[in-house]
Amino acid sequence: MARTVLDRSDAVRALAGVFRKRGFEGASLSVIQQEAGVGRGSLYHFFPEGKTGMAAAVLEQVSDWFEERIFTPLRTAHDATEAIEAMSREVAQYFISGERVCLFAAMTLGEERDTFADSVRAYFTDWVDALAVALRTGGLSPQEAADRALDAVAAIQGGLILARAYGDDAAFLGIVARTEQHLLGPAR
Amino acid sequence: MARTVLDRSDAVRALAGVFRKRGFEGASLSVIQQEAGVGRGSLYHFFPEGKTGMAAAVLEQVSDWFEERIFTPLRTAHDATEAIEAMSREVAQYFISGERVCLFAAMTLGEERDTFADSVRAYFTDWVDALAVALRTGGLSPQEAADRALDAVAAIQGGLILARAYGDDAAFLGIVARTEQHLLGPAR
DNA sequence: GTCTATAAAGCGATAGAC
DNA sequence: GTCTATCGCTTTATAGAC
Repeated sequence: MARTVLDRSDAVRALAGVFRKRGFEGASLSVIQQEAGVGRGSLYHFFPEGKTGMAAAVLEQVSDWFEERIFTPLRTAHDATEAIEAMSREVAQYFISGERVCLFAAMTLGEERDTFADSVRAYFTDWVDALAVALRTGGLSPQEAADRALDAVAAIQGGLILARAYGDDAAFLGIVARTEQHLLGPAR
Repeated sequence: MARTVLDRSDAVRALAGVFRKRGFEGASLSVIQQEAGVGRGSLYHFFPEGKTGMAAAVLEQVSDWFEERIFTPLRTAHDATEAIEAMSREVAQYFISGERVCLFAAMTLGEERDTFADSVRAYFTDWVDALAVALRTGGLSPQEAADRALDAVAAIQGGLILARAYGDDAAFLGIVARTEQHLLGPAR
């Protein structure tokens, strides 16, 4: 009988995959046990708050990833164009290799909506605000930067829905590419 | 004891509200019974296929609504500008008065993804294609029309996610307005 | 067409051995 | 830190009276 000893971050990584694939309510403890290869005992040892704690840990890990790879680079960029191109690249790769699911967006539907409402709002405002900072660095007015940032995040999120609906990434990649062009386009 | 006799379309309407508010898996039979005011007996009388049949009926009703109010007008428009303005108006009103949820988009997440994959794909391709027809009528090239149509549907869907995340409609309405401007903008 | 009672299965969570 | 057995509850679905 195989018996593997994990640490918490291994468990979080495995959980993220299951939640993305099955959704929060679709990922039952039995399913998690099988697909993530983490037993009930370990799960409740690492996450005493139960399934809600598991979701919170996964969301926090996603949030940290975006903060490090997307938001901070956007906020601190000297070259706005380069930072925005990097965002497109990173985001496309991240979502395509992650079942085309944004877990924060998924949390705006379903039962645990209220539980995670604050962190969901923070994720999206952080993204939009960081992108707006980069656009202002690139010479756009505050209003134009805020509008384009909001539109871009919406386009990416909507693109993910279409990617799942169509069962392929072509439409999503086209949307990301044109969104980048729109972000980098001349001020009006 | 109040006892109300309904027909099937009354039940479908009531179900749609519950599914939008609680999600498919969040809407348990007990919840549906209470919030929709339709008893278990009636539910299984109208929908012998059970909960899956209830969801299918709701999706079909939504699909019919879009076909009549959005897709057909776009396809048959003589004045493309007018048809696109009408789409913006109708769509904004529809989603704001419907918990900011697109049930077809919701079906791209969760357990019953596969069950409704075909009708979900059809909904989005019908929308994108109908919008592209209107844009070609308005003088755009087929490629430009297809791209703008796809971007617009993605923007609206992403806008709904942001509306739910922010808990208000301002961002969504801004996105819809700017999407309309982009659709009506000059050919490049 | 609607009601209530109930069956069978699955759920999240816990206890206690190892 | 991991395991298994089990509790108590809810789930979808059905049966049968009205």
